[in-house]
Amino acid sequence: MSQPNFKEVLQGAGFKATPGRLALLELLWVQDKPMPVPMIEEKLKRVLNPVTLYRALEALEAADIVQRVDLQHRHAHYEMSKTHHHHAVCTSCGTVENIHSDELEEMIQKVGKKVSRFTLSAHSLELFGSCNTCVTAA
Amino acid sequence: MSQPNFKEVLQGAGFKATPGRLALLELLWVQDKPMPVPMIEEKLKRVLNPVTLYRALEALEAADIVQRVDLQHRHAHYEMSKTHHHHAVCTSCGTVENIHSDELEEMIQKVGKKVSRFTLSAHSLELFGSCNTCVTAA
DNA sequence: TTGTAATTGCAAGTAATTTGCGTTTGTGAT
DNA sequence: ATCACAAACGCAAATTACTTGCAATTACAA
Repeated sequence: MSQPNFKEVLQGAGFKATPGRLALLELLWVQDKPMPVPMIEEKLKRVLNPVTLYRALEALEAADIVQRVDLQHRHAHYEMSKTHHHHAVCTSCGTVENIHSDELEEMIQKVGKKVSRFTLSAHSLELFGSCNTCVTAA
Repeated sequence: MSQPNFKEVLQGAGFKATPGRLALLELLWVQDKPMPVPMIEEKLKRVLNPVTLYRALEALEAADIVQRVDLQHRHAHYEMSKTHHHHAVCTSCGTVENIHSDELEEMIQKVGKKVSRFTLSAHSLELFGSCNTCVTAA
């Protein structure tokens, strides 16, 4: 997928296309992995103050332009909302691989339907383990 | 399953059976759902100071007596370590249902094996949606 | 009963995130 | 172009969740 026009994305959702927000979307796009908020903060400190960053993430998440991801760290991660997928996280170095499986998605929907008195609208699946590099190093 | 002898559980893992820890295990046992730390804190404030609670949770998690669960809230949740399972969380009222499916577990293992250069050791799956009560109320 | 390491609680500290508020800026209307 | 106004901004301060240092206490094995 080629890089979207972020100005249009923002305006289409009723937001102003400010330099900070454009830089944020650009950053999340090129990263293509969930990024911890403090890292985003560090990378964007020239264009966006932390408070504004938090407010932007909140607004953009509500508009489903970005997504919050919980990777069992002390801080939240965010990534662009693209096609639905999951993550394989190395618990020693923190590296993340995006993963996807249609079979798995079907199974999750099926399990969700079996839960009584419950309407499934979203789910999160994170795999935790060790990447090759860390296993070898240990 | 009937309530275990928590004193034995603690001592068996090399811990002292202190009143605070016994109360903590008792509470998590009867709750049978992931509990947010601040709520545990509130319920146990008579027997366990917050600092001690955090230290107890850390120690008991390392010994796999309790488990930390991330439910996309600002705070961690903990539950007793019993048979592996997942959760269906109502995003409006926070109610949690425990869920389990062998088929699903197999599928997750299978997907995990397909991730290159990665050894799967754990995973978390949370379903988010609305419980009947909240759908009706809305 | 007693020694000792495990556990505790207070006081203080830190990291992530939020709120209040006055100022600036993007954008649609003139 | 420029104006008007809500959206977005940034500073300062507050809050929440959680951690650390250390001296006092306590469970429990000997």
